[in-house]
Amino acid sequence: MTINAYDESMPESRTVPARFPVTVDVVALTVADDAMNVLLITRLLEPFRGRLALPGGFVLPGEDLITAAARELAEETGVEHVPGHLEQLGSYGPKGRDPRGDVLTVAHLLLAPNFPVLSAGSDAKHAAWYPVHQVLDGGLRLAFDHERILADAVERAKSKLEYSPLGAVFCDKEFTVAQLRAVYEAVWGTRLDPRNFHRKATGTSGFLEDTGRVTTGDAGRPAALFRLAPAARPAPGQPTRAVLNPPLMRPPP
Amino acid sequence: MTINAYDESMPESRTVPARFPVTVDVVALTVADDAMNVLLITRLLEPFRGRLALPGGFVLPGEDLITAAARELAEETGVEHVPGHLEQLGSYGPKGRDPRGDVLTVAHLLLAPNFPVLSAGSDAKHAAWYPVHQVLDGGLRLAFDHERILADAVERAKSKLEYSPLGAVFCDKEFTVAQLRAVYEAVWGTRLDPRNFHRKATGTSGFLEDTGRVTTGDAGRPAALFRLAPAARPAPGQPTRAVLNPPLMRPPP
DNA sequence: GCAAAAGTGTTCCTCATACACCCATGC
DNA sequence: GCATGGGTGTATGAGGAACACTTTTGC
Repeated sequence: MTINAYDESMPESRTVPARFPVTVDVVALTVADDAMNVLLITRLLEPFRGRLALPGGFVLPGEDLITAAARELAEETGVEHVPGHLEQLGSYGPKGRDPRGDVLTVAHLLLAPNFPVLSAGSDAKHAAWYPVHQVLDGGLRLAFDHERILADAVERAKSKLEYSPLGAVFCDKEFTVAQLRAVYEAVWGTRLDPRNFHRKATGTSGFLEDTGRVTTGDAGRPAALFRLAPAARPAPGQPTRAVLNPPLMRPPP
Repeated sequence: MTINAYDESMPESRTVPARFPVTVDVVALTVADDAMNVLLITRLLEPFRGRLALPGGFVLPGEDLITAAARELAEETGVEHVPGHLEQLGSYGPKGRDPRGDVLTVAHLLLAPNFPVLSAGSDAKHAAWYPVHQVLDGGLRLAFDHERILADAVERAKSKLEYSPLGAVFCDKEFTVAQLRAVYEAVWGTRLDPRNFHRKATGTSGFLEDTGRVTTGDAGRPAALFRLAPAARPAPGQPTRAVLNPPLMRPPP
């Protein structure tokens, strides 16, 4: 553990600066059953014992925030590598969000395809996917201020789809235009014209890359399979470039 | 000071969680002399003694982040109230950004009209405005990772102008369309057609409100004075609504 | 053949761009 | 008058919205 020298030399103040426990929380979003889902764990200890909460935990000394978020996600879901796009969402606190005292949390946003989580029972915490609307509209209450963090995360996800290629990170490695459209419809809660969406998605240079393969076995004409173009692939934890120019507009409610 | 109970009861871990000093930094941006300027202080103590740095300081127990940012801004510049729009930018660290140890900082972004800062000499720190390009393009080096934070803040400011009414917070209470346009030109580093900008700005409902008064004394025809419409006025610290729909597009470089 | 989904073409309309032109002041 | 900046009108073109139509599969 790194020893800080603040207790001896204080440049900004004459008193010793306060120290706070710092946690990272991860809002993992995916699209399943035509709806946005969020990964939640069941708390087994106080406070908020029995309540659902976002996965997360304390930052360790000598650790970066994004690293801590990836580590906590791995520990609580069993995934070995970050399965999608992980970025920082924002910080909350430290005042008044934990009954035990001042705790600062740095929330992160993970956009990923529907990945299987650790089976319940193999660990102290049950992790599972829940439809987002059950939390934000239904009466499902979360621990701490996690409902507010989730609401902010959902709003961020919605706006990200407009100007960044991140809609594709909800899909598998290879996907059809219809599957990609289903993601946008689920996240925005609207219907999009299949024909216009197809033209916009395939016509945006640097967004989709044709694999040459097609689907088979489904009803109707086979669909071409695409993957995210290399230029649009998000670097881990780093800012996403806006390749959708002009943006894919979200229709007004 | 609030006493945390983590040392006795540890729900997420068997060891005592690490505690970190947490600072808030403020990237105060304004437009002056047709360029974006940033408020910097001169460090009088180690580390980085003599270097320029963003204003900021330690979060106090029982304090919120946005409150701490406003307090530090007030302490280091002498302004009594927040002179513009203040929002959270993002968190950095805690690893490897302070030679003395792990310090987490939560950076904030202030967009404000050019306000006078505390005169040097009356306080331990000199605060003054510096052109942003002197830091990002010129060789002016900042303390800690403040150059990176400034770069992120500038990028955020640029994109904010596209879809939010925040360009107006760089202006005074009442301003002309030409003054507003000068803000956009300074932030984006481009020239905008005065006629088309005028139509777009005045034609966007819920953005500008005509005061009925006009300028006088300048060369040319008097210009109408506007203020930011109530619907577009940003709530302190809270998300800004996108009233510019479709957005004011930033022309390609 | 028929249903279903993929994909293309076409029309209409909004809006960004470019720029000609007029308006109201200082000098 | 003339220069200067404020503000309006208008033609052009790119692109979004809506939808008719063709293509290719499963049954």
